[in-house]
Amino acid sequence: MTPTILDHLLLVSELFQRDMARAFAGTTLTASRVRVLWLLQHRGPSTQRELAQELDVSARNVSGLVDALEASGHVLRSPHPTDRRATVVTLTDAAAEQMAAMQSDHAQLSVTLLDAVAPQDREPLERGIVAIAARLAELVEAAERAGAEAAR
Amino acid sequence: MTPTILDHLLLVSELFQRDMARAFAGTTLTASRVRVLWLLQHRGPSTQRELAQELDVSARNVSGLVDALEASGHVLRSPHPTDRRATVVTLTDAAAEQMAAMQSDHAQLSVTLLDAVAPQDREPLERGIVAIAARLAELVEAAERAGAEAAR
DNA sequence: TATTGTTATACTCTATAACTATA
DNA sequence: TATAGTTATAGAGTATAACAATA
Repeated sequence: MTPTILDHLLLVSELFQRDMARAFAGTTLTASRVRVLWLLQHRGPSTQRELAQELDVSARNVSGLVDALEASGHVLRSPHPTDRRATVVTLTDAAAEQMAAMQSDHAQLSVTLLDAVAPQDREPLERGIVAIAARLAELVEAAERAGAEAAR
Repeated sequence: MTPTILDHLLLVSELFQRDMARAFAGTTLTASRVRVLWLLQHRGPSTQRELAQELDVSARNVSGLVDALEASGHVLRSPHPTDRRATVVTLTDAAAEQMAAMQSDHAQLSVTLLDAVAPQDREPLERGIVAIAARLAELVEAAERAGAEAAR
C-alpha cells in the first residue's frame, strides 16, 4: 500500500518528536517539561492550576513537572499575591532566553521546511493542512462528545 | 504570532494521538502496544529482537510490551524453529482481525480528511507534505549524525 | 565470543484518592 | 463547601546493566 496523506503527516510528527528527544538528551529537559516552559513563555507567570488546565493534565502531574523544573533552575515558585492557596510559577531569566531561542529555531525550521515545497504549491498546501486540521478537530471532538454521552 | 505550517502539522498529530488514547481508554491497549500489533500485522510473525530493531526501543521494552499483549490475548509466543535463543511473536486471529479493522479505519480517515480539502488543492497538498517530510527526514538524520560524531 | 531474551533497578509521565491549608 | 497544591499509591513506557541459555 502506498502511504496516505495521513501517513505522511504522522511521519512528520514522528520525526519532529525524535529530534526533540535527541536535542534534550543529556539534559534534564524532556518533552513534557518543555511544554510547561513553552506555555509559561506564552502565558507569562501562571498558577499550577492554570498550567494543569491548559496542558490538560492532572494537578499532581504539574506538581512533579514544576518540581523538576525548579530543581533544574528553569522556573521559580512564588506565593500568589492574593490567594494563599495558590503558587505562581515563573520562568527564570535563563530559561526565558532558552525558550526565546527555541521559538526562533522553531520559526526558522518552519521556513526551512516550506522552502522544500515548490513555490506554487505553498498556498494550496497551507490551505489544505488548515482544512485537514479543522476537519480532524471536528471528528475528534465529536468522538469525545459521543464517548462522554455513552459514559452517562 | 500566526501559527506556521509546522504548527498546523503538529496540531494534526496531537489531535490524532488524543483520539488514539480516547479510543483505547478502558481497554488494555495503549499506543505503544498497538505499534507492536501494527508492526506484526505488516511484518508477519517476528522475533522480539526484530521488533526491538524496527521500533527502535530496547530489548527490555519489547519484553514488557509482549508480556502485556500475551496476557491480553493479542499475541502468542512460540519457540523459534532453528534458533533456540529466540522467541517468535505472532498475532492471534482476533488481534489480526482487530488490526485489519484498524487499518481500514485509518484508510477511511485519510479519505475523510482529504475530502475536507478543495479538489484543486489536493495534489499540491500531497506533493507539499511529501517534500516537507523528506526535508525534515534529512535534517533529523544530519542532526543525529552530527550528534554521534560529537559523542566520539 | 556474540546474541536473545530475562531479571534487576531506576527514572519519567500520568492518573486517582486522601489530605492540608485556604477561600 | 469548594479549591490549590501536596502526599500516597499505582500503572505504563523507557533505559542500562547483569545474567542465562544458546549460537
